[in-house]
Amino acid sequence: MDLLLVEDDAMLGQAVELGLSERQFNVQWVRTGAAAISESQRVNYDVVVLDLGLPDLDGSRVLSSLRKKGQVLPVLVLTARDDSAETVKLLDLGADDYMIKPFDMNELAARLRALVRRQRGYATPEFSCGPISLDELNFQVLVNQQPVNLSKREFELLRAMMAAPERVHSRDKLEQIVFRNEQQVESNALEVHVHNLRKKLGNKEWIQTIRGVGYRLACG
Amino acid sequence: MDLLLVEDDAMLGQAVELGLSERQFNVQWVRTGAAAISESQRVNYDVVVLDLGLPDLDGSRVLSSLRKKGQVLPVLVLTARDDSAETVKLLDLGADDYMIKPFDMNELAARLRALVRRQRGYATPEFSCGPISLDELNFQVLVNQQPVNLSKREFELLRAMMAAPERVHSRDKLEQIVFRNEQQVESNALEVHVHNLRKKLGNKEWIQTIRGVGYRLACG
DNA sequence: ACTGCAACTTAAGCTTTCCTTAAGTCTTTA
DNA sequence: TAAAGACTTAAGGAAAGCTTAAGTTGCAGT
Repeated sequence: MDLLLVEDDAMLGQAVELGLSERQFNVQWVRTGAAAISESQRVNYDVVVLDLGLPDLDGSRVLSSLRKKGQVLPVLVLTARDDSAETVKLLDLGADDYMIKPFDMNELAARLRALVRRQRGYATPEFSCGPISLDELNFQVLVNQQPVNLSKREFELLRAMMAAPERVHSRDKLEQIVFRNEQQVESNALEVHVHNLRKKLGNKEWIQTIRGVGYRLACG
Repeated sequence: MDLLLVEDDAMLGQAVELGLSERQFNVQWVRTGAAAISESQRVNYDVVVLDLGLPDLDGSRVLSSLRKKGQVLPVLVLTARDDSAETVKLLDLGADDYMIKPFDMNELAARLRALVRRQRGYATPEFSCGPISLDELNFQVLVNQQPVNLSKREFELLRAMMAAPERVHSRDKLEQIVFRNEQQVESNALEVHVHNLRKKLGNKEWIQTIRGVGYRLACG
């Protein structure tokens, strides 16, 4: 799987390159937006990881250049916690996914594989965890083959956790994901969504609470 | 592994430099906050050890300067026993770990390695000691492959001891770690936590009491 | 634009878990 | 064997999370 990594920070770049190589991605790493654009014209990549805050070009310029070729190349954006305005702009511009730094390498790899599979039009469920499977493309969740109707927030919550099951997802991170740029929520909205999600999934054990920290998805 | 040590005290600096060098870290030692900032821009370090109480800049200034580049460089703060307010501030600002002076060099090295591994997104860093393994990132403890549910205090206690097994941890130090900045405890809370921890681990021998001094973790 | 429905947020009260304290017991050491 | 230190247990209270319900928002269909 050919991947183009656009990252100016040496340390992070190295970490991502190594981490993804170990996970069977064929990584090409460039440091600048300009290089990304020319590189993407030279080779047909399966997917792009684009860090915001490049020195030469801003992310949206890079993204629209990538898109200009008429390509439907999936792009995942790496973003700092407080870059939400820029992130939203990029998603509007057609980025396919994003992750907030610092992130978990397994989760990044899972999401990238999902993007590529989606791109190739496979119908297979993209994430699964025990009896739960989540089809990102069709916005559908099955539990034991039975469809379950989730709202948007519930879906995003589950999706975030299914990208890395068995791991703890901090309240903080989940709030970032679920509420994106919307005004900071200082209430228990997250808890309410978790509650509703548990109810709809039909098994309260699957989403474990790590007191003072966050939640973990643990199924079978 | 490239490490930036920010320490103004000559004696302590020398000790840390030597201790970490012996343990395969490549140490660069600077004495001032200003030097730390410029040095971190010159070279890409894997991790930073930052002492509070620098003569020129306060720790939080240094830390936010380090972070400003959007770097996710892990930072461990060295702190005096009575600096808890400042310590909390730094952790809020994004420091990744801290240790109270005086500290044990093996433990410092263990924590630094864990930070770097975590940063690189490898399999989550684990401390292990005999049949006990502790996954710091996922707040999970296994004893003989079986998960054990610990409260936050119990977890911190075990974590502190597992960073340096077979070594005596003074009551004093453990209290600092477990109770952080919270109002000084003048009772036997530590003993109660140790007791509960022993019970949950299922083997009372693993945490040995060193009468008049503290505790030692000794497993297999 | 209006209406109705679904989803979302907020707030309040409830439940659970956890922490500290304190008192009594046991163990070690001088 | 007395004194000091450590252990055990239980109770009260605090913190975190859960649940429910009401009010608001936003969207779809008319």
